[in-house]
Amino acid sequence: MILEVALPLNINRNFDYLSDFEVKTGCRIIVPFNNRKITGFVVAIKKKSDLHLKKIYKVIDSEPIITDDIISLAYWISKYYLCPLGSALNLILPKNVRISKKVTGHLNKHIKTISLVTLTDEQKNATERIVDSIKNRRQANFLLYGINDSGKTEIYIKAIEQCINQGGSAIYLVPDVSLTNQFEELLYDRFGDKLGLWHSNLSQRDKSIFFAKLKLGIIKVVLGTRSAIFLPVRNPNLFILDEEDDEFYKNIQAPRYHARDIAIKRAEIVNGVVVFGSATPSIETYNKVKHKTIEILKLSERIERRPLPKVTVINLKYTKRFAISKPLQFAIQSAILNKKQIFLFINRRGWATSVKCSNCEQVIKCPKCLIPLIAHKNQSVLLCHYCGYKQTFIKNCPDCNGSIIYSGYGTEKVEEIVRKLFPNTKIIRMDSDTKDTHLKIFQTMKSGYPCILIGTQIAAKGFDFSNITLVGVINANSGLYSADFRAAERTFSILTHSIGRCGRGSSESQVIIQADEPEHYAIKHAAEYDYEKFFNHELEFRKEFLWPPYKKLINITILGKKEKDIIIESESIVSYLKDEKDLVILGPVPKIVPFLAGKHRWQILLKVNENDFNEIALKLMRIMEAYPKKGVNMVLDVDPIETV
DNA sequence: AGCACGCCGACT
DNA sequence: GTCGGCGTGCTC
Repeated sequence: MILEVALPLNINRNFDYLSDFEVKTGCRIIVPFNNRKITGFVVAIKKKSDLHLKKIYKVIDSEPIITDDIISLAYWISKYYLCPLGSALNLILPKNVRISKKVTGHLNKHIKTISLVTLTDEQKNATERIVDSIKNRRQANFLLYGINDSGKTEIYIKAIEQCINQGGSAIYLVPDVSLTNQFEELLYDRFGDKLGLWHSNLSQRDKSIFFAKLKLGIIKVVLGTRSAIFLPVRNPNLFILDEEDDEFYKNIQAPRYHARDIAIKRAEIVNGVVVFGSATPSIETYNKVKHKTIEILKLSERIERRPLPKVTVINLKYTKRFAISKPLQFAIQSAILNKKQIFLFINRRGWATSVKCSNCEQVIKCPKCLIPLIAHKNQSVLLCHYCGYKQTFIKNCPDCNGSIIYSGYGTEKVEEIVRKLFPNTKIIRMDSDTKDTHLKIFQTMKSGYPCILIGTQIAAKGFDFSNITLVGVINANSGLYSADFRAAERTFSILTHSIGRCGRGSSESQVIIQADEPEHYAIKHAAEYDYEKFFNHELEFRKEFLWPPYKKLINITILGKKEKDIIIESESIVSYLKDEKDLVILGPVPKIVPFLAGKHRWQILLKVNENDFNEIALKLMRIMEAYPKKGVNMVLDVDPIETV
């Protein structure tokens, strides 16, 4: 028989082979290729082929390891994200995964079949809508739009139960590995051995056991990070993305897929149901709600009708010299007296976020990537947050010998200030520099011991500590100075998450937001708990400046050793594209990190009409074929998450 | 992606 | 003379 085989190579084409053995599509085989042996997937069985073909060496799987829906998904990924089919297939079956012969960890755990939680009317209605679609095998996309603590998880579980009862499988995604650990216990109680855990930190052995269980049909629910969306579960029928607006769902290496869009596509292929959950939906998703391609299910009540914390915004203009304004200081004091916990959110790690010469005003930058360095006092270094470059503290400017000024607040400096203000209180700092102690921090916070937690996004997302009654945001504007068009969306989301850290217990709670510019709509609407108003304002901005969802973005990066070469190359790419009507071309300009790992980096940002996407994509594919060429390479990012 | 083939510089 | 640099092209 003649087999069409997809190979995990950087070639955008399949190859045909002869086989003496019976093989099914979706199986892996080993084939000769250019004097090498490589493993490929059979994607089709053919009647004839023009060329004289080589014979395959070996069949690895007797039964298909990937299903047809995944093969069509791989074709779509390759076409949409402009990457070779081979690399799309690599996503689907990670390299070197062998399927274990033995299955371990079969514990026959007792499963709680009856939920003890009483659902609110809103929860009941949402559950009904989702379960109905699963029952009737009606393709549907839902947004479970609920404030923090509104009981989304219980609805996910009900949907999964329905899916399994019908002989289907569910994939449940969370943004990162630490969250899989948090949900694992909860889901294991309900689904026992039917639950499988999948993320990139699993060992080779864990992965092979996972695949063996999948193949035997033991696993019916997968809890995992973004790559789990591709897993070849049996009869996939339900795809859940919790915190759908989280940027971890976008793969930052090629193929640069977004798990949210993959979920929608895969559900479309298998006629399944998608459930997104968020308290702060992405603009893209909420826009789809407005255009009725996603049905919204609202959960507006908090569990046990806990009151929302009172939010106060303080203008930093009048308290400029203090990281902690007087009202925040008093609030901390009073919370400490009441033996409560306090969370202070600050967006930057390190001590001083600005290192500058007082004389010539130059900012001290990383010699490797030209990004401003951040001072870290604990390690006494100036650190580059992009590439990890380190150098010792300096007192004088390397160029003019003027004295260096260290300013701006990072977590370390806020910690220092708070320690001075509250010398007798337990103070904990949590950011990516304190990674090793996260579990300990978690336990302390869970115990309810009175303390002040100072942290970055890592602390602001996800954790549920009931004794926090005060949240302080050091400067809500800090994220808004970025040139990226998503700055406001990110700020609204992180503020809402920070606010959500308190008021989870029975006591009254409050939030104090300090801001340079308190009238900014992202801050104002976050403080008012008004997503709808924020969305409408943000949509106006996106419309006026032609950002998504009004235009699709494709980011082209041109990189190479000689800056002159990449400028010439960038300009020739622009000249290929400049006659396309309705195409907005921004650049070429140097990227915000203009030099990294020995290479200069420039970018061209395209704003494309939805309807023209296929045509432009085709044109870009043709341009791509010429790369890499003498010292210059070109990288494409469809729907980039960052545009600077 | 890899690997071969091929055409130019600098070296035991 | 040849060893090896990496530009170009091909792989069922």
